[in-house]
Amino acid sequence: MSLRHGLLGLLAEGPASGYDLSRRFQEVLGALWPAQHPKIYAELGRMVDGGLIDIDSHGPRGRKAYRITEAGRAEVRRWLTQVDVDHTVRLEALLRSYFFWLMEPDDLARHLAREAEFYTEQAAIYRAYAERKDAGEFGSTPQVQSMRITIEGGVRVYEALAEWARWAATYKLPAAADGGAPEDGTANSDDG
Amino acid sequence: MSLRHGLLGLLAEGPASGYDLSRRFQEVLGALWPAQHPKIYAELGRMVDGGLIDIDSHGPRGRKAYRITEAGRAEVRRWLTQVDVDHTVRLEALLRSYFFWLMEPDDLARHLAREAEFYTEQAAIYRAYAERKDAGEFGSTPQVQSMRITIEGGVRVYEALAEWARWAATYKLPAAADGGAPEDGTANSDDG
DNA sequence: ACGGGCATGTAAGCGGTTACATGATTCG
DNA sequence: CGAATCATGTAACCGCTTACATGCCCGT
Repeated sequence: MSLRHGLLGLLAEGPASGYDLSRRFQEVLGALWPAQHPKIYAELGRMVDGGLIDIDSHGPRGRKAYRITEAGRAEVRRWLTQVDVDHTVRLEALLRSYFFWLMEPDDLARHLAREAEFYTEQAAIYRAYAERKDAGEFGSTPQVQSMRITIEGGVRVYEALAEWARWAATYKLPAAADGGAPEDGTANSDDG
Repeated sequence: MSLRHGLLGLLAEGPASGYDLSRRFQEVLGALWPAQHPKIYAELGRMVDGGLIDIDSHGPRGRKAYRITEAGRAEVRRWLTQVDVDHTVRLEALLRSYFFWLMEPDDLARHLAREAEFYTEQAAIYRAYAERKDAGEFGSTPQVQSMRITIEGGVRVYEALAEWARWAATYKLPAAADGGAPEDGTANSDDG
C-alpha cells in the first residue's frame, strides 16, 4: 500500500489538496508510479480517519487542503526505514519479448522500432527535467535533491529499455535471415 | 489482461498443465511478470470456456494438460501485433527515492547499499542465465532466441537500477556532508 | 455568457494476492 | 511409512482503473 506513503511523503513538504497531489503524482512520478484521482481521494479520506493527516483549510470550489500530522510523519518515516522495499516489477514489454518467436520478422522489426522510440522519448523527457533541475530552476532544497535522484532513475531505466529494444532488433533479425537452424532436436522437456 | 496472453504464448510451445505454466512463469518471468497459481488456474478455466485452449490429457494426481486451439493461436498473435503495449511501470524503489530527503543520512546510505546489492544480484542471476543460453545449453530454437531477448532485458533493467543506486549513494551523501561532485560527471551546479 | 480547468467524489468491475483447503504420488 | 513435491482449486480481500456524476470559479 505505497500510495498512502507517497501521499504522506508529498504532504510532508506542506499542505496540499487531493487535486494538487494528483497533479504532483502525475508530473514526475506519472510514468514510474501511476496514481488516479479516485484512489487518491479515497486514501486521503482513510488517512483522515486514521489520524495520519487532517484538514488544513477549505478553499474555493470545495477545495480541501490536508496537513500531515505527527503520526503521519512517523508513519512515512517508518515506511522508509522499516518496511522492506517491494521489488516487484511488471514490464509487459519484457513479457511480450518472450513470445517474439510467434511474430513475423517485419512485424517484430516494426514493433521494436516503436518500442525503442517510445523509451528514448521517455528518457529524453526525464533527461530534460534533470537538466532543468541541474540548472537550478527548482532551487536546491533537500526535496529537490531527492527528486533529482528519482529523475535519474527514470532516465536510466528508460535508457536501458531503449537500448535493449535496439539491441533486440539487431539480435533477432539476423538469426531469422541467416541460417541458425534448430539442429538440436532433443530439446523439449522443461526444467533448465 | 496479459496473463491470459502469456499463458497462451507458453501453450503455443506445446501442451502444459497449470502447474507447469506456473513453474515456467516463475523461472524466467518471475521477477519481470509475477503470476500466482490461483490466477493461472482461474484464467485457464476461462480460456477453456472461451475456446482458446482445450484439455489435452489427464495425468496422475489429477493433472490436466491444456492444448492451445487455433482460436488461441490467433488471439496471441493478435495481441502481439495489434494490441498496444502497456507501458505502465511501477517501481516502488523510485517512488521511495522521491522521499529520501525524509531519511537520516546513514539510514539512507544503508538503504542504498542494500538496494544496489539486490539489483546487482538480480542482474547476475539473469546474466548467468544468458551465459548458459549462449553456451547452447537450451538449444537454439526460436523460442530460446526469444527467451534470450527477455533475459537480456532483465539484465539491462536490473543493471541500470544497480548503477542508479550506487550513483544515488554518491550523489546524495556529499550534499548532506560537505559538497563534492558525483562520479557521474554530469553538471550539478546547484548541488551543495 | 460560456468554455476550460479546478475540484471532489461514487460505483462497478477487474486483476491480483494471500490464506485456506485438499488429495495423490513419488522417493528415500 | 513419512516427507516432499506434485497438483488443483476456492474464498476473501485488496488495490487500482474506468466510467459516471456534479458543481464551482476564473478568464475572455
